[in-house]
Amino acid sequence: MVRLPLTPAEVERGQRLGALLRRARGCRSVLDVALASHISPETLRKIESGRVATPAFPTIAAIADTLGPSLDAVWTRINQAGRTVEDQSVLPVTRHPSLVS
Amino acid sequence: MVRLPLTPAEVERGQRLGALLRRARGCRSVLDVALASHISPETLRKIESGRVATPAFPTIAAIADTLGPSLDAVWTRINQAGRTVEDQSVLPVTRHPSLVS
DNA sequence: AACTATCCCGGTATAACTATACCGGTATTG
DNA sequence: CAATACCGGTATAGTTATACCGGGATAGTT
Repeated sequence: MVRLPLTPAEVERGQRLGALLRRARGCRSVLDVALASHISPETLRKIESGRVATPAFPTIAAIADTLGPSLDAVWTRINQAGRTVEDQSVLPVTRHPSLVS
Repeated sequence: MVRLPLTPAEVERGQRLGALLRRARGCRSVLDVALASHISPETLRKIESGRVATPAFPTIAAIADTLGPSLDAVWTRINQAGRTVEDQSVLPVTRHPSLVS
């Protein structure tokens, strides 16, 4: 047997990852964060929109380096299926009022 | 253009990642750690041998959860190109230090 | 020694998936 | 209107995750 297709749980976790990173980006532009993370803006947008469920470890690590949150915090939060990402603050201090709807 | 081939630097970082995880596994068997991490032993062996340079984020996170070291420690250490992995202690574990909020 | 049972490793194969690029569309702002 | 930013779809080469095979090394048994 070859690689198994992504399970619905993995897809949903990918969507939580995307939403978390989108929130952590705040008011910065996709292009800015992508260039700082040495990845393409297309890749960042795909991850944020949840269309890439299981991105590469270096890719997520580079984005986390740019945006601030620790990798362990990211991993822990995207595995909390019950809670939504909205009521979880990744950055302890820096909040982005433009996103607080 | 499409996806770029892995650079030599990425390949070497993948080899450091594999060596680090192999050391963290210690005397435990590949099968034991793979089952505990919910991945196939083939995948774990490939990552440890450095033949998979950029594994998926959930894969590495699951292995780190099983073996102990924090993801941030892993990411930091495999980016220190100068030092070998041998003289770096991965354990003891600091469990999610940013989650104390 | 020979046999057995685990490990671990390298090679091969393949479907699933990622990372990247381009295009068109929408919304906002100057 | 023009410029900027974001988003969804499409396309594709590169890469991963998985499985199978065979071999070497090690340790325990008869």
